[in-house]
Amino acid sequence: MPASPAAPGSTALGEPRSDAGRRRAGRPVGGVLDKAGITAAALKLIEKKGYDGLTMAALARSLNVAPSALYNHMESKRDVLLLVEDHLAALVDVSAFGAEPWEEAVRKWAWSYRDVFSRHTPLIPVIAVLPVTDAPQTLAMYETVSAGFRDAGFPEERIVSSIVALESFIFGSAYDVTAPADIFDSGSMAEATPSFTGAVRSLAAQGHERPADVAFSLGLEALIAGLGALRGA
Amino acid sequence: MPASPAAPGSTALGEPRSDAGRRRAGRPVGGVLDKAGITAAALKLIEKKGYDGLTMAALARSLNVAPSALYNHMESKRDVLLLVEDHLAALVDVSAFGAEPWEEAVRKWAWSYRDVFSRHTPLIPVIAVLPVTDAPQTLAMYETVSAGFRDAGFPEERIVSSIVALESFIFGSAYDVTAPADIFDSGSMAEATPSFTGAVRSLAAQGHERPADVAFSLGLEALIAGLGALRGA
DNA sequence: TCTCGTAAATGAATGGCATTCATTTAGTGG
DNA sequence: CCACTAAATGAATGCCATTCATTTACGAGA
Repeated sequence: MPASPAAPGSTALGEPRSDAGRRRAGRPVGGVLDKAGITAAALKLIEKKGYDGLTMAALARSLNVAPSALYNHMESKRDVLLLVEDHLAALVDVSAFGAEPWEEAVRKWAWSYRDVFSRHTPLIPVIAVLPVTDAPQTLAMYETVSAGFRDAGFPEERIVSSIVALESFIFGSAYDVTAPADIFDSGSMAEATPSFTGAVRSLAAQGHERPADVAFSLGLEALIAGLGALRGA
Repeated sequence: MPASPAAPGSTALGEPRSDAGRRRAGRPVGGVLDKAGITAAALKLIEKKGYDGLTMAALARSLNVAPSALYNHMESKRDVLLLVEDHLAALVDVSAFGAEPWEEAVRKWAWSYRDVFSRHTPLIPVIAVLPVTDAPQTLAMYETVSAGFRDAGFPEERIVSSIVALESFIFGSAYDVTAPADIFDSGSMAEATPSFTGAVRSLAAQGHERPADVAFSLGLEALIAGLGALRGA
């Protein structure tokens, strides 16, 4: 474990090569550029500037290092995204599996999963195609969830498909959270689309603060009920 | 229903024909650079080179035009993607609404929707945040589907949320189709994740040709059953 | 104590990208 | 025939990820 948490301040790299006198500075400061350090810097950058601000140059700058230095530790920017993804996977709440009934455990897991990634939707295309081998925390999440399904009485050959179905719904719903409020405004086509326009108005009249939550709850409860019926079959 | 199958494809697309002496002089060739022409060229490019090959430069080249010329017709590359998205929306099969029972109509719509966009996953982040105003064919799809839900007895204020829930599942599942076969290979962590590894093996032993279809079917049937129960409530 | 191998950092390319802009072109309506 | 305007041009601009030859500094072995 090389990484001490922060301890970055002292270094001030970027020494000119000549001037051999004060060589204190250029040395490999323990662990700022290891995976934990890169992940932490990337997360801080994302938080402050969003995913558009997450460039290799900006990441390097936040680590007081030249952009090319990052490539001694990562093969590509995708690796940085993987690191971030795996970090986030550890934030998903799986604690209810083994402690509460299956339905409630799935419910808590799904809401938590959606909430975490709704703030990181640019990662979704990455996750969806990500071999779990490269993401230990993500794999750990799957293990806990799988065990929960098995213990709830799911036939083994249906467990993965059920989880995938839930995950697909969760990823799609994460996008939904970020959609603008007026996404369903049919504008000038309103008269040409009476059923849809009416349905949109009728939903709006309900005055929900977060319409995305209504759809998510509706779909999630349907999935829990439908998938739950597979137990013991 | 405005959902006519194809766009007004009247204009001959940007075939590489004008190679004759008129290198100079961008005379306004009638309609090659209108929305239909741009859409057709973009689709052809995507088909041949994938979304990585869809650059403004390549698109312009396939239309025998300078890249900057595109900006007389579109504000940004995003507009090109919107055009493509809306074209694809017209390919989604909504014909069963009004002709078959609600369950079967939803089933056909959902499979078709997923199949179309599983070949165009880079559009998903665009669609998910796309105001429908800018996409008439997409809006037409929503109108048909909404009418189908209304006629099936759904309370008006639940229609949009139900569609959104289904769509979220569809988008997530579209990614799933593109995932590599070995995505769940837990590699060196296999012994540390017995439940998950066992579940993966057990699914693999079933020998499904398209595992993504199993998960999609499972989730879709659960959603149809769960959402269907809202009718008349 | 010296020397050398190596891991890690440097900065200067490279090539690709979307987008902008001043300018030019060619049809069209008066 | 002229003026207006829509549309095309190509030469920037600025940003980006990534590569590479070179340099630096530490530590292991002599």
